[in-house]
Amino acid sequence: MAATMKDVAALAGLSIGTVSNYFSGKVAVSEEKSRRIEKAIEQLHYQLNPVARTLKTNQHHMIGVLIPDFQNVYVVRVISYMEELLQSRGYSMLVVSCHHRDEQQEERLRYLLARVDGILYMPARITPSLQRCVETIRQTVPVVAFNEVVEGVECDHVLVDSAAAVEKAITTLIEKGHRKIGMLAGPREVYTSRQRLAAYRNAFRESGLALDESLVMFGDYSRRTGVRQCRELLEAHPDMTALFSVGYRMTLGALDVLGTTGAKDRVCVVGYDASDLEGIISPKISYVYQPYEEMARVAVELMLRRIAKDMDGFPEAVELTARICNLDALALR
Amino acid sequence: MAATMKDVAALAGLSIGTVSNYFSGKVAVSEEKSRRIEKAIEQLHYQLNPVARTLKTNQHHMIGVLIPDFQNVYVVRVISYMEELLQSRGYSMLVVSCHHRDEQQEERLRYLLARVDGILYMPARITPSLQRCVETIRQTVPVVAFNEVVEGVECDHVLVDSAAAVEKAITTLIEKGHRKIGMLAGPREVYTSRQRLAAYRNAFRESGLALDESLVMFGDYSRRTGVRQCRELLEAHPDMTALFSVGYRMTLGALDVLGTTGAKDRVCVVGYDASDLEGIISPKISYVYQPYEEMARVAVELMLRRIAKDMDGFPEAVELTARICNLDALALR
DNA sequence: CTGTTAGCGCCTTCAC
DNA sequence: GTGAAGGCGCTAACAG
Repeated sequence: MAATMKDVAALAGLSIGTVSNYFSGKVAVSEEKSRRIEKAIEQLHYQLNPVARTLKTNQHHMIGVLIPDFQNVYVVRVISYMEELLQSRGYSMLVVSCHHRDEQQEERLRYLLARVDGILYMPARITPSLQRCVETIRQTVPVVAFNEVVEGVECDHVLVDSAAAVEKAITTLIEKGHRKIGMLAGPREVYTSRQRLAAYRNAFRESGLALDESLVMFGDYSRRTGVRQCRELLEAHPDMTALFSVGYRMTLGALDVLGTTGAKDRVCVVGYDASDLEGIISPKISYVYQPYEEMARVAVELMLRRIAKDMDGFPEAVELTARICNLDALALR
Repeated sequence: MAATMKDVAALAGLSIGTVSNYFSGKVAVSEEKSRRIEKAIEQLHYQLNPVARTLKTNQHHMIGVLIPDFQNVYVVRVISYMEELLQSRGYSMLVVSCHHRDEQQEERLRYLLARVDGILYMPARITPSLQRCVETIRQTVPVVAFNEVVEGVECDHVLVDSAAAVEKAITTLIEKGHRKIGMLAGPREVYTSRQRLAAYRNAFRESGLALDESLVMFGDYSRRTGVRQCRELLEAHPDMTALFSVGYRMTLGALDVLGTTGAKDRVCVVGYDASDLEGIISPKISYVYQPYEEMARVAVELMLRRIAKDMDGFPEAVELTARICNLDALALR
């Protein structure tokens, strides 16, 4: 059994209240007694019990993070930074994933509710019931949604302006003479996905070109889907000259198909989050580089502000910008 | 303020003890009073306070996971499965990373100590002080080390038999006529890394071939290092025909260099954890596919057994086997 | 079966 | 500056 504050007090010949004061630092403790306390702590290897403290203060020093899955490089990069930042601020990160079972989000959120000081939430598919759930939860603990919108709920959001990046890429493609540009989109129901798709359509509209809707495929971010959709696209549009993919694993699937069908050399690829592939596949791939670290930083800072009861600007909607890399690889081949 | 058990009891016109019994299920509660309790719970949106419960029972229903970083696909795959398994068993996962700062391991372990029922630990560089730390900690909570050995400490281990996979790959290369086989190894100080390197040397010895030590490079698993080391190898050994890399990011770096120097077509590559690249780079890459899911399952099961005070076979050292894929891509080119 | 009670380890007044 | 005492919300005897 680990030592308690009582043990420390006894060993130091003091009362438990004084030892508590020593730790909190709010009430001064005399030099001499401090020494005695320190000696006792050392001897007993005493460590404050964070659970007991939480019960009393109602502060967990823990932030919950709910993500749709761990397969996604984007997610992992972001939570990695989050963990680092939180740690440096004295918080730890309780990650839970719904592992693609979107209907589990509510249960997971409620699970976190009783265990953390705030929830960083990357939404998957939103249902009315989930909306109510988030709405209820955010009345007890701050919720900061990231990467994706919880439609219809008043809570802080940190988003990436995907539209700008997508539009830039598609417009560039069009300028360089591409006309048949395939689109591997995300699921229809997800806000971010719709936003990216809207940007794709918009780029065509602005360029005064007609858009062939059969070039758009809706996916689920898996590699397998990437394979299937890309294959279908190539069959329906053998003259496709470029392909935009909004998720890393779908991009991997598409690259696989392009390679095996020999279409690789005549189809330009732009993929989200594909920086790992930079330099290792040819022809060179273009990709959208998202502000992973900034996303984490902004979300964590906002969360800590909310926890500190600073409600300035609530509900905030911060929008970060993504960079698009290797635009020069988009020439018609 | 959230409702407490007292509120529920009051609203249901019962004592708090009865409500507690209702939740624990250990003592039966009459049909009728159960109804009343359920109604009160609903009205108040009551939820058990896990913190108070922990204070009393000393069970956190939380497992700590300490990893060296999140950059590694291996790590992420394993913890993803761990999270899923733990969740299904009613536990959550508190992940902390030392973000490559090996000296932080002790602090992180101690941090977890007071907050979890057990620690799943993927060790980085071990020091004598860290050994003592782990030894102390495991007297309070079960520690299961995975992927890497905590030398000199009596604790459960779940490992991957890297030696077999490496030896198989190198032997195959030798059989197919390769003689100059570069090796991008991990850090010298790490057990797993030494084990893989030993297997590499062993394969040469068994084949009765002399080994040129200048073909071995020690790295830190980063892409940058992969680039640097691969470049050096190519300079020192322009006639190198194969390259073995023990980490995914190092492999990416190596592939980058092989591509830009044009050596790609004459150097066979075998990389750890590189399954993502299957089908998207040419020539085809061979890779070691580790038992990610099994690793997670075995470690979690062992942990739960230990938590349940089942000390059978302690200290256990489970060794899983890795598969090597695409051996056919190793022909001398 | 139900209610009462004594803590779990700590924080926080409030006297002294 | 220090100590005593009452709780934070829950569990686990125990008495009835």
